[in-house]
Amino acid sequence: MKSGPDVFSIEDLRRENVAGWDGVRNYQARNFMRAMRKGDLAFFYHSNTEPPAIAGLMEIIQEAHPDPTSEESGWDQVKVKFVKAFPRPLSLDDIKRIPSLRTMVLLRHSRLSVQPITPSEWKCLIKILGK
DNA sequence: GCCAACGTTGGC
DNA sequence: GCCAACGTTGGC
Repeated sequence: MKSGPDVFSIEDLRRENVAGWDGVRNYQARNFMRAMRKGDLAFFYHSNTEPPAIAGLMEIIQEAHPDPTSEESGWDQVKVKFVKAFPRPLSLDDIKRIPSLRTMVLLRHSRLSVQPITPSEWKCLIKILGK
């Protein structure tokens, strides 16, 4: 799940502990949020920053429900809880260099703000980042 | 700040 | 239903 750190960062989430992942206004991204289940883990990716990187880990604590910041209906948010901030974030540049991560949606559809990760990608990322 | 990629809108 | 125009995202 991506967010520009000037808008909302992993440190903001650490401070708030729990937050609604609001503002998603893209159907594909929304549908991926709807597929999330309570207890799922998600990476927090810092976009629009230097360097863009996977910065933290969070847990889905409430499944998709209407986004209170949306004036039209049909847009959802999930609630996320801080799990950890990685002491050494994994930059986009690093990700591009790791052969088993070449399949990541991140590299193919760079604009999609909520995206799925395959089990093997997940294992690889956790191994590098530490859990 | 630029621009490629890509989603959305609206005229036809 | 097509497609041009336009807006947004996000890497660089």
